[in-house]
Amino acid sequence: MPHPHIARRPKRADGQRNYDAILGAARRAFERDGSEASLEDVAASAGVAIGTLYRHFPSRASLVEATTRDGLVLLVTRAEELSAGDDPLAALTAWMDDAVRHFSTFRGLVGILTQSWYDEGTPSHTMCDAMHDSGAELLRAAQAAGRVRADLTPEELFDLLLAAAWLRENATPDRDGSARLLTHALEGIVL
Amino acid sequence: MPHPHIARRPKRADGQRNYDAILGAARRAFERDGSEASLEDVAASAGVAIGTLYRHFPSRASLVEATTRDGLVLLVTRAEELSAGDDPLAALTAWMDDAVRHFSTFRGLVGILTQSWYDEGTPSHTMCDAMHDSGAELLRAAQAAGRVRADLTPEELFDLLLAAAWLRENATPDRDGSARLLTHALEGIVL
DNA sequence: CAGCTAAGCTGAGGTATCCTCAGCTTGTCA
DNA sequence: TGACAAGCTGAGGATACCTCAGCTTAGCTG
Repeated sequence: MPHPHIARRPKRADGQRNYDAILGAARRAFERDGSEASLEDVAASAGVAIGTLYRHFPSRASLVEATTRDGLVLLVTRAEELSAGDDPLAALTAWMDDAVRHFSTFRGLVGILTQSWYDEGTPSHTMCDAMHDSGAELLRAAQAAGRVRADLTPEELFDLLLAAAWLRENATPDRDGSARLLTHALEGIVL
Repeated sequence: MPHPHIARRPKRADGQRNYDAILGAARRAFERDGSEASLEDVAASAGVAIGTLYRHFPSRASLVEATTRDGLVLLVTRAEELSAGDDPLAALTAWMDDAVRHFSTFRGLVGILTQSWYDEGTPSHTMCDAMHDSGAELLRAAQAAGRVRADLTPEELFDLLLAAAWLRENATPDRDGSARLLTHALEGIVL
């Protein structure tokens, strides 16, 4: 199995400069055009030749993932903070909220993260895994406190997370149904 | 406002033949490669020049929508059938199930239908609207029977539908969480 | 059945984006 | 200061998009 490429900060000073410039340009481009933004544009905005972009990020997915890595880390630490509180259900829902927001920072992100999710050996699979564990832990706590039905699996929780993020990503700003979706899943619809 | 193009069956016999051949080829291609399948491939499979494809379907969306129009119509009639039964809640959930299946017949479909949804004046906006009404009617009936919380709006129901379809579309066949998502939204998670 | 005409078809070609790689430039370290 | 590997460049082949000028033909009309 060829080792999956994980973009890491290069050693030489000029390499780092370019790496950062590309990442910045990519963030701006993705936020504007979604994850399908032109990579040649990104390279140009970063003031770098297209080959340099591909040197640092051999695939579109690796670039997308690099732009969101910080956010994933943040979610892990956030989970730790939240689990220190004394209301496990509130902690869980607050975290889900943050996660949904992060997973929908630009169009197309959820789809890519979902792939990383399922496909072992994707650039940010490890990171996703860590985040998965954080969420699962919050869920376990809420279940232990008897606040959440015991038969809910982490997978089901994450499906809910992904679905809500997709909804948010595809909504017009004024018409974001993700919060409602979460509420309904939590409280139920049937009387 | 330029009138939105609605692909309709052309008049001449050769035109109809080609229209149908393209539609068939497109169905096969979309099912295999998702909604981003190469239109040049589609044209080739249909035994037709690329210009002919564009003559009949001026945009990718119009082709995608044409391939699924029948299904949408089916959903409308299905709603009528179901509403004849005597269990409004069962009718609603059965219909949601069908709708989710239809909306996820190939990768990328939900996204396109969601656009048609929001953007007035899209090829199949009218059809979507009809379907929307069918679903809303089923919902109203279930609410009237006191089986569904009265504050649930049709929009929220459709968000749930879209989200579930997206989940199904993006899952590996063995890992389809859409049914669970629906169940959870219906029954709730919190104890 | 011949002739006309508009509906319909064709496919070359301009544009955009992807991604690679051979060769050049430059940071770093001794 | 010299050597060399890390890094950069950008031309170019491949693919797909979409258009449009010119050709073909279905179907009508007398």
